[in-house]
Amino acid sequence: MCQHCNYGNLLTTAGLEATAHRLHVLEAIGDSTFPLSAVAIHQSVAGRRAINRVTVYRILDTLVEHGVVDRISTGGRAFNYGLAPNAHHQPHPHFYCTRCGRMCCLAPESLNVDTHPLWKTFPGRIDRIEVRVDGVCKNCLPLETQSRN
Amino acid sequence: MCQHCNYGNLLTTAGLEATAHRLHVLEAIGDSTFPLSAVAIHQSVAGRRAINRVTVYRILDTLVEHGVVDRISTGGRAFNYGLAPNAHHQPHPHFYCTRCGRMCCLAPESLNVDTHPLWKTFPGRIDRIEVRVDGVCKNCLPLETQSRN
DNA sequence: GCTTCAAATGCAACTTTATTGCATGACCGA
DNA sequence: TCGGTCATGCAATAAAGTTGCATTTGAAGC
Repeated sequence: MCQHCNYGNLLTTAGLEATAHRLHVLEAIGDSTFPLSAVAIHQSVAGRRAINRVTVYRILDTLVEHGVVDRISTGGRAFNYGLAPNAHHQPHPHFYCTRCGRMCCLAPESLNVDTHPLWKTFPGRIDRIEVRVDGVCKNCLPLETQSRN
Repeated sequence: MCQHCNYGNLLTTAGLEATAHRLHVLEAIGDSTFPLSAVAIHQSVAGRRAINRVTVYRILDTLVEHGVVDRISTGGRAFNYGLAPNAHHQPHPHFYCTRCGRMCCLAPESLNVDTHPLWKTFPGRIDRIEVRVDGVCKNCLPLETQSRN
């Protein structure tokens, strides 16, 4: 739950019309402590008010394009979505459990990434850096050990 | 082109039968200086000898499972594949151009990632860390600037 | 050299996730 | 009140990967 972000402001600051659907999508993402899949976002928003899943995809695309939301790769085929770094949120790595498919946020300082050499040497334009840790979460570890025996 | 890797050895060391198709897939990946999509791998191998695209996917799955090849997320929906870190290859970040879709390898030292804090604190199991830089490559930058004007 | 068997491969079909095309609705400004 | 633009709904489509089943291939044993 982010209590610092005013989602309406985030939208208008990004030059976007703050429609009800958009607000609900942003709230679903912002109120979650971990990135969500498009399906989970759709389920969350649809629980409050009917919305077409195509609309969810369109809204997510728009929010990503305008830098309000980050589209995060998982080890699978679906993307997850989280609030993009802003004044209240630092960029941070994510952990993706290859067993249960859940993704969580890692503290920024848990993986120190020094990007200075890259900025000095890279001839193109850098837009964002995604750091993802794949493994097995602590909930799945016991099951993982079990299934190997 | 990696001249240090004996692909047949890589396969047998991983406990896999070194079939002709698997060798060709591994050669396609190992001979490339950048990660390849499944389609590109299929095209490369099919240029030498007919192979079904389902077989390419199956071989890639097997190679990933056995730690011979890395499945790398792109910003898009397709995965790219590169040799997994081994005695001759350090783990390294990748750059993905959001304009042309090409991915290239970055020098390990261009992005220093300090994972010590994570290893100390993370309660689950860490299998791999993927670092991807998204942006616009130097070839696309002029076009990108043009299309904005 | 033949037989057997298990794994690899081919093929058609399917699934998952996301996207597109077109129509309609909603809202705002004149 | 009307017109226009953007947002949204719906059906259909596309891209990428997976599954089920049959066949092929290659190695081992006799």
